[in-house]
Amino acid sequence: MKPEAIKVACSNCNLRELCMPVGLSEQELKRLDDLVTVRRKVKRGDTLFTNGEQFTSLYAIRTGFFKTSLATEDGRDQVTGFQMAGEIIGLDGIVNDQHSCDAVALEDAEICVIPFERIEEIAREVTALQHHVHKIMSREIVREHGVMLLLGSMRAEERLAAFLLNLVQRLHARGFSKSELVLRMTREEIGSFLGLKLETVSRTFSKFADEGMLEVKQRHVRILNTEALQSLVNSSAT
Amino acid sequence: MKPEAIKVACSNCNLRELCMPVGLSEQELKRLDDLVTVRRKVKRGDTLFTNGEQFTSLYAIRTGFFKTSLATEDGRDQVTGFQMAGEIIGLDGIVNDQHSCDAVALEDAEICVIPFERIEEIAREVTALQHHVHKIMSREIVREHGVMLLLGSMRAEERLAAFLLNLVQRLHARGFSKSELVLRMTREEIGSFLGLKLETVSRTFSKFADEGMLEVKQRHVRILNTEALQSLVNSSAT
DNA sequence: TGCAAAGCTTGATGTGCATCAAGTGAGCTG
DNA sequence: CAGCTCACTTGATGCACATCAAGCTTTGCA
Repeated sequence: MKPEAIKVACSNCNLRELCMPVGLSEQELKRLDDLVTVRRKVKRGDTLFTNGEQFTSLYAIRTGFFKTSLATEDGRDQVTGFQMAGEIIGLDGIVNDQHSCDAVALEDAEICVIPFERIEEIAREVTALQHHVHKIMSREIVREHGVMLLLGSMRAEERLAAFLLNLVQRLHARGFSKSELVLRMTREEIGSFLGLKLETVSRTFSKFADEGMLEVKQRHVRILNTEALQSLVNSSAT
Repeated sequence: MKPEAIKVACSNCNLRELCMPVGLSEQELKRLDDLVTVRRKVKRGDTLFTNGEQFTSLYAIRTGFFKTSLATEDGRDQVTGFQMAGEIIGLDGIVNDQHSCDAVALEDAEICVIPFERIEEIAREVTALQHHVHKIMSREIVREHGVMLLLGSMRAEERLAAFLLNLVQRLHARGFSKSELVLRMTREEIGSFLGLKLETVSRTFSKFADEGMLEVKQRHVRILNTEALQSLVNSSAT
């Protein structure tokens, strides 16, 4: 692992407003630069951390795409989320000082390693960072509430529609198209996340395409009718 | 609302080790006592907070039992969790300064109001509290991962078994029986939490009773065979 | 470049849970 | 304590999604 030539610094990172607090003073910004010591590259298919591994750091995704998943001894496997640039992963490890899920890169990625001890140290001095950490964790809790709603009360079409809308919305916030996206995960991984089998995911894609709501070519998806997808999500039968 | 006669103080609360950090110095303990200013009673059926309401405080449950649930305009309703004495609720409100779910008392309850600003203030000085807050939030994230696994990959029997085992385990940690419990929620609320209909919950209770694993009399449940329940949870077909 | 493996699609069939429906028991209230 | 309501149980039926299976496409490696 070669040392990075470019200086690792949050203050001039173009993703800063996604993963770090905004509106800091010059001085506070400098403190923030002490947070990240190392950048790491993770190849597609490699794990960033695994269940049971000692927790030391949170990770900010600079480039690439991850999934987090929970595997049980008896062979169950649940994808708990997909994460993209600017998002923070590893929060699950704080409670027991060890990670409780696996994080796997779905494409070659680069991440910033943020030692959690350092976060706590600086958060004591920079209240904006303290707020930020709390908000990030709360956001994750709220996100998971949404997933519980999806898994607990939606039908297959509604789940896939909600999933796609969530993805494009996040991609759009990163400057990508509102209507076109490339899926980084397999049908099986989508299915695992949505509580469906891969065949059902595939069929539902085909159905959406037949109805003119999507254009689907393997992992390339173009959304032709956002409103239709949206109204699917918002209109439960029960 | 009559003023409380007894002094509100974490330092001599018998639930402290459940909801507050342990191993504090005398001085730190005193700082903690500034956290809680008010206790509040909540009658059965009343809400502690509701979706959209301004967030100001976290709440520590002293007595009683709550559910948190997410309702959407289109009539979906998902119970996201059940909370008992010693547990903290309201974490969902931090990210947007307003609550994003409803908290309803399922039996008469008493809660400690902990202004979040005060938590942040004291956490900057008392690192044990800072750690504690982070761990509580992380624990909630991990708990929700478990629920996602349940909703995404378990069958009805597995879900109910996991639910019951989780409940008794938490009750046991509070000094109650390992094998006997009184459900504070309806079949419908259990169903909502588990992603099942109330009829399915009822049938599954009956099935467990027929098989000699449980004794069920309305909301009184006695677990006769913990191992059988456990092995149900641990043995997926797929 | 050619072959194997992985990922995806589509069809046929099966099943677990939802839905619809009716009846029972417990708890509350006038 | 009579009568109502709410929670629960149980049965009959239906459907959404899982499962099983076969063939196709893309990717990656020798």
